[in-house]
Amino acid sequence: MDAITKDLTVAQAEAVQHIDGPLLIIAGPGSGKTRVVTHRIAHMLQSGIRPWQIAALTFTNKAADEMRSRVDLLAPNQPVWMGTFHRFCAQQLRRYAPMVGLAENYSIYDSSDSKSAMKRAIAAAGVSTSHTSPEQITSAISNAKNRLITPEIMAQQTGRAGDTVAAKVYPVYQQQLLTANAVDFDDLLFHFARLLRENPEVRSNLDEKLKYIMVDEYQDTNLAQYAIVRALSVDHPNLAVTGDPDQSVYGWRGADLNNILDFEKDYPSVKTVRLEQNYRSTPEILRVADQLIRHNRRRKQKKLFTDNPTGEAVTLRQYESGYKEADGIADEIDNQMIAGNAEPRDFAIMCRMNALTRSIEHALRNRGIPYQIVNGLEFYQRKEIKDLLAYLHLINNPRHDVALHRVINTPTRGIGAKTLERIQRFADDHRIPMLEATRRVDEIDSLSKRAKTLVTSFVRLYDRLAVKATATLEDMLRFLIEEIKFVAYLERTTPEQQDNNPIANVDEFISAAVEFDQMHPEDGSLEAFLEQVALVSDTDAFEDSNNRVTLMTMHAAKGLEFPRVFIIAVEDNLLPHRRSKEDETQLEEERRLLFVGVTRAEQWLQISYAKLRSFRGENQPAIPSMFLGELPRDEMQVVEVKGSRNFFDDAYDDEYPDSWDLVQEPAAVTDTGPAGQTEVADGPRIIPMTDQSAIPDVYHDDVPPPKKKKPKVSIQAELKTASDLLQSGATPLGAYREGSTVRHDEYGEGTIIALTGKGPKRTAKIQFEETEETFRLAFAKIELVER
DNA sequence: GTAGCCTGTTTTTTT
DNA sequence: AACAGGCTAC
Repeated sequence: MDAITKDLTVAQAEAVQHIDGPLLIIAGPGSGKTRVVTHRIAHMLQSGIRPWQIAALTFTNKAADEMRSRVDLLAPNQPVWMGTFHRFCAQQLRRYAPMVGLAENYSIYDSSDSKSAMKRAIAAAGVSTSHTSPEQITSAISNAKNRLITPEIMAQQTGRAGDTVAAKVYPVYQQQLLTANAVDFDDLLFHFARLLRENPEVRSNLDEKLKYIMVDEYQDTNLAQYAIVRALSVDHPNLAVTGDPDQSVYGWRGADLNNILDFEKDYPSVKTVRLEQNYRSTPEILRVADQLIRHNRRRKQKKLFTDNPTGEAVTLRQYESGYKEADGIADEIDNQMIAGNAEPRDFAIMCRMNALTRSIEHALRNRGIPYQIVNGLEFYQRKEIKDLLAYLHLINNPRHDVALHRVINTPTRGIGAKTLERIQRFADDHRIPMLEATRRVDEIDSLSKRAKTLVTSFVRLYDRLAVKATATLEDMLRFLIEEIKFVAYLERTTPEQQDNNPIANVDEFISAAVEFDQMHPEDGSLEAFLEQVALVSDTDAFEDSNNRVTLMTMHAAKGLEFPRVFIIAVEDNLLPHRRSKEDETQLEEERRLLFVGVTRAEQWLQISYAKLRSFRGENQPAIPSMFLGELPRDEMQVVEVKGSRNFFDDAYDDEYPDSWDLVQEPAAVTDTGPAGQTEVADGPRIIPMTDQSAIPDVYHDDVPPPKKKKPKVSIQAELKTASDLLQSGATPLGAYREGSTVRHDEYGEGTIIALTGKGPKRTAKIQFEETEETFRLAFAKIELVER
């Protein structure tokens, strides 16, 4: 036992000490997987393996950064390659670009670049999109690439009608990418996998160089990634993969669970280590996770257990509406912080889709609770930033057609759609990039004299900019902004809204460039900068150094952990998502997604759903998710809004009716009982939670529901908003004055020494005997002591 | 050719 | 609600 293995469990040490030969680590949530991986790298280095012989592949930059910093603690400054699959491929492709038909300075299209390229490819291919959509075509082509299917093969395959159209667009799109010297995200994997397959000497060289390959989240690999990893582990099959089939949530991106399930078949000599003990969560949380995931059929049974001390019961809470949910959660966070044992960074709020963070965001902002959204509006997706990036892209790669399209008339310089169309035609006819076509503008007869002049002056501008290609990013950017009068352009085109400030964003962008310059002082770093920007996601922007509440999707939350977690909007059509309900496989993936969410929590967890949810602008009745019926409700704290039905009563038999109209009029149910109730065909027997002995509370949907009563809420169900408290609170806030004496259950008597803020934000600084504390009056558990 | 208005649509998840 | 694409008035 040495320093590196001494704090490990037997199973963990077993994995860490395995160096040569294939290794499969099946690691449940919170089982110390990252610890094992990082310790293993340190152990390998200690055993004399050279750092450059090791490559560790992850799916996100954040995971790679985390790994890097933890390895650094054990073995500082070792040049072990750690990074994402996409970055790995991008770097390798730089070296071998010509072998796949690219130049070394190729560009990486982000999704919006691909989208516009795809639109043009669809137009150029001349296919009818009446029975399909650009999205479907994009997705079909993406799937093909993930499965290593070339345009030629796809054309031979007989598939669905939509795929036939996609098969026609695919070669055109691919040709356009090559002309533009560009790749999309899928191409990074696709090109590299083909490169390895078609060039045995390249493959064996890399296999020889990278003797030890590690793959994190192996359950999320698709066929292209699988092919890459396998190709690099032929002569030196020292492939170590970690993963958890129960956490596979990227099937929609082509991830193939068989890669991990069949790993033992691929490598019969594999050593398999199972890490099942959970060190993260309370038994209560783990139990919820376990009960839930048991409902998946296609799964290897696995026991999840922990020795962690007992904690609080997991809460399952119903809200009247999405807004109430947001308010309730914000209040709960406030309360838990005031109670003194939590701070903003302890909380995460997770949801199925980004759009759901909006109301939460609002509620948190109202209360002045600091928060960060992982994957909100992506910085590099903002218009003004994309504009500048497009110029940089075009400077780096003059063949970047998408960039040229964006840039040629931004700021507006009189080159309109017609002109552009004619240039495009010329470019297509001659199979040359757009910029090349603009240089030969004199040959384009259809253009007016005026148009030719304008285009020529754009070309001159471009040439002035291109001179700066080797300058520092900062110089280049400042020169560019000045040259195109970008600030003036933004000023005259930005409406009077305060919300987004494009000029500030431009400044922030310059700062990012300056920072990059400092980190890459040597060569012209433009290409590296653009690659970096293309391959970072905002998931990576998550900073745990900030003391903020984190809002994120469950996808983005994978690999993270938080002391206190809220999972919101666990409702039918949201989770499971509408589009995932058709087949069992997708449904199980949705269940795994919730499983991932649940297992992020360390000490405290609330799962919630609402009766009403606003979606695309309007309020719609929401139906609780079927997954909620799969949780161990009798071990949880279940809080429902009074007057609502109890979905999880014994009568609830796993299958919910197709038309669950019942819930759509929640106000219909009163606590007076059976008024207006009739039977609903096929509906489950519904019993209000407040009175389980009542006559089944069902009614016919064409009987007008009883007039809405002010919904009464059981005491524990009541989630007071600040204004509720202000209106109904025992002590009016105005009664608190500086100098007032108050009593607090925990701190005893104290004196108010300062008062600030208004309404719900009214805050008092109170000097107690022992300490000085600051409370929001609306929430604080204090009472005024009359003197 | 451009700006601004209007209308119809909406992949959820991410490298 | 947010946005892209189309249309109209300048």
